[in-house]
Amino acid sequence: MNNLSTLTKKQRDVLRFIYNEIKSRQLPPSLREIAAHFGFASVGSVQDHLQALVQKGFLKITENKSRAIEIIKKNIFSIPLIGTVQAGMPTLAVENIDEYLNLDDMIFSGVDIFGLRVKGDSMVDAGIMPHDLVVVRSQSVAEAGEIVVAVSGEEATVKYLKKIGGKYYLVPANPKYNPILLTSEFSIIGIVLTVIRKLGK
Amino acid sequence: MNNLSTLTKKQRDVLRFIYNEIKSRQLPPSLREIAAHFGFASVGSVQDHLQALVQKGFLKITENKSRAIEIIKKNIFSIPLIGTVQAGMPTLAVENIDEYLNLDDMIFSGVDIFGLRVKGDSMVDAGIMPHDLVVVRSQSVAEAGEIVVAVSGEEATVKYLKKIGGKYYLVPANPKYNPILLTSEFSIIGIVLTVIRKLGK
DNA sequence: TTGTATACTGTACATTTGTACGGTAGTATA
DNA sequence: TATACTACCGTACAAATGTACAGTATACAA
Repeated sequence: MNNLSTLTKKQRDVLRFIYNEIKSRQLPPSLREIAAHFGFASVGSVQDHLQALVQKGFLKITENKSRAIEIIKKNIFSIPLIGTVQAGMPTLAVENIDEYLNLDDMIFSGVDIFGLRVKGDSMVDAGIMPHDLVVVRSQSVAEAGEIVVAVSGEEATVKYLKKIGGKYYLVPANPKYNPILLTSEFSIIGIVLTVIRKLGK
Repeated sequence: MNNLSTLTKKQRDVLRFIYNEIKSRQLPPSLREIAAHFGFASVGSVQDHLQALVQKGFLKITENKSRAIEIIKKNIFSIPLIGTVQAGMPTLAVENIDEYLNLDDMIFSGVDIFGLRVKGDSMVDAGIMPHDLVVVRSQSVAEAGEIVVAVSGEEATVKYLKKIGGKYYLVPANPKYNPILLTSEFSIIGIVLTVIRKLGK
């Protein structure tokens, strides 16, 4: 699967510029606008970069149409939405993606973001209900107090990370369940940034 | 404040087409593409419509730039975000808007959508926490079981609508609070479609 | 060494596109 | 009746834009 690392720095800059223009002005740039932004004296330079970006699968350009530069989001921009929290993380990234959730900000920040469908009621007291969608930022460390996604084997769960008596625990926000001591068999894969729930028709 | 009713049907159609093109293809249409879509034999027809849409405040067009048609969203597309639920609805729509929340879908459906910042803990058991953002569809009727926004005087609250013994009640999802009989002093102004909570930095 | 990718300059040309006119017709409003 | 707005057609032109081709230079891998 494509990712930004196959691009040179310059190509990434050009892609970022195109992306920003589309986002902020709702209007893809013309070749000469791109050239002007980077200080190129020639449109040929832009042509080269665009050709590379097309070839590497990041752009689609329609012939003979002004500004018809399309960013192929699947390869870079989208947040893979995993079916349920149960899905084991190691396999998630590649196969279990069944939907795409677009969060257009924080894209070129370099961080990895993904969505997760919550299963189970272990976090209801924190307002995270079954079937809610949580947006998760991938990171292997977290601070006490944050809501984290932790994986053990094939199982992933959403819990509070808390420090009790010098030790770290995964704490459910539901008195029905007990805190779990954070051992080496768990790995924290990210923290919850946003909770989204759809109710209406 | 502008709204779609100041437009003729044709102008609305043109605006909708432009909007859809931008949304679906990320590329505003050229004049001739618009003409082709509507079967106009002349670009002059398109010029007339665009001129009207600009004059009425729905579009902004940059001169001498291809496809530089910008939709002025404030006037049509955005969801006004009200500061807190406490704000009385009658005044909300005009003055108390302090932010705009973009939900790009369901725009031309004609329904009115707005965002509301939740204050208070009366719905925590339904996973709606203080400071959550709820997206509300304006409607004056609702069905039992739905989460509604009800206004009484200057006060607005989010509650379950339930039918108990033939009568309707506004029911908090928190045992700390009691159900409220739905009398004529309340009016239901909408139902909650989505709950959004931002956690991460 | 040869080939290939990157990263540019420069020029010429065809197409796309926006713009500026002028004209016709229907309808609603003053 | 006059005026204005809507809703089209048609034409001509200049500017914006995409495209094609040729060239230079560097770095890196086969």
